[in-house]
Formats: sequence, C-alpha cells, structure tokens
Amino acid sequence: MREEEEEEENNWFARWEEQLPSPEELMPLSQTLITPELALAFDITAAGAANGNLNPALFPQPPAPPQPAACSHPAPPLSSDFESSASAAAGSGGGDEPARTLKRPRLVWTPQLHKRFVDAVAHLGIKNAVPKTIMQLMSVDGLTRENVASHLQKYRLYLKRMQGLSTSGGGPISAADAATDQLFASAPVPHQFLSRGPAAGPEPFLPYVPTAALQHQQQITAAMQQQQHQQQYYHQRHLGHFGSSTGGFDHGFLNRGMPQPAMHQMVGPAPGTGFLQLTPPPAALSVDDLEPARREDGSERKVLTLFPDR
DNA sequence: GCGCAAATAT
DNA sequence: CATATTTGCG
Repeated sequence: MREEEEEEENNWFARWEEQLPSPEELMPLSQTLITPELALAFDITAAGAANGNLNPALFPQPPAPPQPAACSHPAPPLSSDFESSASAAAGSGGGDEPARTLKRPRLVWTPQLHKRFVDAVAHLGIKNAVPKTIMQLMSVDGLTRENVASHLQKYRLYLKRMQGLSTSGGGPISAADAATDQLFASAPVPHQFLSRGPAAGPEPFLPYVPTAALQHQQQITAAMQQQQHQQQYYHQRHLGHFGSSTGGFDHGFLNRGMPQPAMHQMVGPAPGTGFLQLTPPPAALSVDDLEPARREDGSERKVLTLFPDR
C-alpha cells in the first residue's frame, strides 16, 4: 500500500517544482532574523542593517511570487500554509484533495537550511527557541513544527555532546564530533549555545519579543528539487572495506543545483523516492559571518572553534 | 505545546 | 547504515 502513497506525494510536490523560481532569485527575507530589540540596541534601523548588504529597503520584496498559482500565497507561518496551498492548488481535475492527511516526503536538511535553523535559534535565544517559534522565524514554507522539533531534538543532543566533551576533558574534540554529525558540523555553532552553566542567560540582548519579528515575516520561497538523490540515500558506505574512504563525504552536500535553466521536469525514476529539499534564501543574516573562525592565521581548516574560551 | 527516549520508516 | 519522522510519556 505504500506504493499508492508514493504516487500521492509525487503529485504533491509536483506543484512545488513549479513554485520554485530559483535559489538566486528568491531571498525576500533578510532582517527578519534581526530581533527588534537587537536593532534598537544598536540603534540601527532598516537602512543600517549592519553590513549594509542587507538593506530591506533595497530588497525588492517579492510582490509577485514567480508562481501565480494559488498554491503560493503569502502563507502565514502561523497556520499550515501547506494545507491551504494544497487545497487551493488542488482541484486540477482531480481528485487529490486530501492533502490534509497526506504524508510529505522526508525533508532533507541541507546545510543551508540548517544554517537558517541555527540562526533562527541563535537570534531567538535559548529561551524562545521552541519548535513553533523557530519554525515561524524561519518562515520556510513547507516546514512544519514537527520537522523543526525533530531537528531541534537532534541538535540539542549534538550540542550536549559537544559541551560535555569540551568541559570534562579539554582534550581534542571537534574532529571526532565533526565526523559524527556532518550536518551539524556544517554550520557554525553560536557561542551563545554553549552554555555550560545550568542557567543560560549569557545574551545581553534578545530578551524576548518574538511576535514583533514575526509580524514582518514573509513567506520565504522554498525550493525543492528531486534529483537522483534517491540513490544517494541508499549510498550506504560499503563498510567492511577501507582505503577508499578518503573523502567519504559523498554526501550530497549542497544540492542546490538549481541553475538558471528552468526547472526541468523532475523524473521520478524510482517510485517512492521523493525527497523534499528546502532551500532558503542565501542572504538571510547580515551577521551570519560573525563566526570567530580565523583565530589562527594559517589554519583554514574547517575545524570548529566552539570551545568555551571563557 | 514542549522535551526526551525509543521505535519506526525510508 | 544514516537520517528523519513518529510515538509514548511526563
């Protein structure tokens, strides 16, 4: 019976494919991640968006989504944009109304998406970093609370591991950890996250006020693409053999292979292999580069410097 | 609704 | 096998 479901989900994101314009083209959101409190603290307004490369004023707000289709309306993150979009878009002669209970394909957490996740949590503060809020802040259509909750759970475990290792031993870490969790390792971990004390409140700003930030939330165009991934996730490393594990990172990193060429029809090579890949706008954060990184001059290794210096 | 551990699915 | 989703409990 699973097969039937596959078909359903197939057409399900079939519309999505149309909806996605292009990773480069979409990047409506920018200062959305900057909490008003923070902005006020710095006395910066829209124009003073830190780097200046993120000028909301300059930002051509996507007045008209690439897809006129009813499926992509401003979708308030508060409600399930999914259902509404589905129901609205449905009706193609059809027969697929029950988008309400449809199970969507597995979400592929790309480094980009995870980055956005981390940024959202970072700017929200541990205090308000709850699935629902995070989801809203991310404003990624198609992203559900469950998705975030699940990911958040894993992420917390990841941080916990980091924390434990860094505090108790003091020995080398990152290496092993990075190797363990590729996804999490791909994104920088905000210093704020590494709260070794029971009480976490290191952040000078960001007391709260999620709603303010959310008021301006706009639907971030999410892109999904289904490529030959299917084989990728089957890509189980052939263990039992060594030597060829040089890179080992055959993982489909950045799959944002969404070049200018119009999206070609996705071929459903293998039924039942539907992957959902959300690609949030690249810009997003103005201070996304606040990463300490260059602590050393020569070492440009991808080693994460997440040790609690203080 | 949130968090977590375990089970389950792909 | 890795990863994401779902389930059960507090």
